[in-house]
Amino acid sequence: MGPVTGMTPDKNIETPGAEKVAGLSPLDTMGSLPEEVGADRPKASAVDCAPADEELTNLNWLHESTNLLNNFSLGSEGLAANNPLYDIEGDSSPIGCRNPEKTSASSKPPYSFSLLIYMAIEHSTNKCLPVKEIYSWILDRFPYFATAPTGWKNSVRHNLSLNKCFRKVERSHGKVNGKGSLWCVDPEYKPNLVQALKKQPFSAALALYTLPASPSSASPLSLSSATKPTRGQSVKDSDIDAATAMMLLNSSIKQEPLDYEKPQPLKVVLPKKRNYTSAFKHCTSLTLQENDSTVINIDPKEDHNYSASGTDSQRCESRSSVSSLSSVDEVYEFIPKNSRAGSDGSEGFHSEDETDIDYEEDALGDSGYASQPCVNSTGKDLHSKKLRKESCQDIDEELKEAAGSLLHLAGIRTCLDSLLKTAKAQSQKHRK
DNA sequence: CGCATCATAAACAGCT
DNA sequence: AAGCTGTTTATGATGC
Repeated sequence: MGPVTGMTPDKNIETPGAEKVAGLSPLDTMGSLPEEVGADRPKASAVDCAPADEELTNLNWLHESTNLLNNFSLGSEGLAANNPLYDIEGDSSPIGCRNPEKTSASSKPPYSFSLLIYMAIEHSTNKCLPVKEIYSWILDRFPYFATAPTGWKNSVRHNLSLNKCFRKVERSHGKVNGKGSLWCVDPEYKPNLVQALKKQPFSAALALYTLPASPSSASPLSLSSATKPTRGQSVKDSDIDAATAMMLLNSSIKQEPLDYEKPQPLKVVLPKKRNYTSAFKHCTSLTLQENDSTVINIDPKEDHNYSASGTDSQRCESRSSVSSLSSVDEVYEFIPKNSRAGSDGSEGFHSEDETDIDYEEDALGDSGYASQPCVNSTGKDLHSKKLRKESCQDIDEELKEAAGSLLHLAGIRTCLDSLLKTAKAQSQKHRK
């Protein structure tokens, strides 16, 4: 994302005044849009950051402070001063998630349009958004665009259109909510975006951080599992991994769906895109977990592309070995299904036909924490019990590491004792 | 210097 | 007709 952070500072200076009509047009011309957006996000109350500080020393905060975190990431109603989300731009982060560049609300966000779009889409209930909502989300999160030249919308559309990471889906019930299609993140390319996101400052992850509505989905169990790529692989991929995991876990959490976000069959518009994003051009074709089992062929010829991450090798790596956190889907692999039940996200792309067998036999599940409790407790021999015990010990260690990473990222001193208590309690629970 | 990535601008067609 | 959406092309900036 090199060019992103340092892009055209001079143009920022040239940014027209706030009175520029064109820059305000998005909000002005979107009719009921702001209200719709508001429905998507709980009204941001003035987030009291102090409690967050205290709570952050305890992992329980991660899944008990629902309201806090909902406000933490979902607020948008011009509460830049109080909403930590806006601290992405500012310097008053309560938990140390400062943007090193200290960009202000009037300066350009250090994220590429691809990431902005990705964040917007991932933040949506259905993981699909019309362009207008993408505009709106970006505007809410980055007030810079409210006064920026209108060209940014063109750039957004340009990105959507040319970036393979994004795919257009038709609205199933006609175009009830206006013209245009819905845009989703192609799960095939999600790892790219995640990779790119991981390269962003920690605040990038926090920008999406919302707390799962269901505590279980954010329990240390799932957290630990989510941060655990595979058996034998260290959790220490990076601290960012943990943060990304949380972000991704979170991104699957649903709020009150908008009309267009309500669960509905989504038709993937194929084919699409041509250039930009030669992601995985060295990789073989991969099958999407789509209802229609659409197969996406990555044309090796499609090189000159936009992409959200680094080199092709990185992309391939992200696809093959960054399985730890490369997508919400993958994180979901570690979450008990009943925890997923409440989530309605990604209908467009994620198979709803996943069987329990698939889930339990999943290679990742084999090493995943969540799958452990699913093992029939008829443990036939001591060996299996021993293995399970070792597994629990591993889990404890993973919990410590994952939580430590998270807290480290947050710039908060870990409270390992508390963590251990929580972790062990969880472990005991699952042992039972 | 070449390449890749990304931003930006613009033209255009189709649709509402 | 106007505005929005989506596609496409072109160009320049930046980083490696």
